Amino acid sequence: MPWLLKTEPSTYSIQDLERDKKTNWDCIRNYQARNYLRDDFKLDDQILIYHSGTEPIGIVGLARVSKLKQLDQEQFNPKSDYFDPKASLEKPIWYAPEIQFVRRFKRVIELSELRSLKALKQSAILKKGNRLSVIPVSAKELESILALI
DNA sequence: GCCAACGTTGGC
DNA sequence: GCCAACGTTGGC
Repeated sequence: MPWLLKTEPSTYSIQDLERDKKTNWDCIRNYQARNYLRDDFKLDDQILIYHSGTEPIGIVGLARVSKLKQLDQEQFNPKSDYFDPKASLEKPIWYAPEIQFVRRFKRVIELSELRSLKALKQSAILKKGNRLSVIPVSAKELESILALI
């Protein structure tokens, strides 16, 4: 299943991913998002990278899932903002699958443009108040988005 | 900076 | 288990 991952570019951007080639998508601290990352991410799933809290807001590139069920190491680091005292190596809580850079779009597909797509009318991506940073995307939705570039 | 829409926490 | 208070996300 394709996915959309939100990120604030000041924290980690598509440019960072292009430089790193691959990264563990860590520091996600929401149980629903965690369940997607842990249980539903499959190898080679396509990933839309979305920049939030910036200008322009929108989809900036593509990645793919390259390693499943990686542990989020920040949960074990007492000095980290993302440390979780309830987590242990035996009973980890947070997961960070590895994703690999595929390509950066020549232009940002802006939020306003996404809103104009009929295929996205019902999409979780555009749902009001949707603060989830890991969002499932249907094949049809992905297709309609990729058709824009 | 504002504020709506959440998710989480903690007292009961 | 309920729910008010609080914190965070994210568009504007």
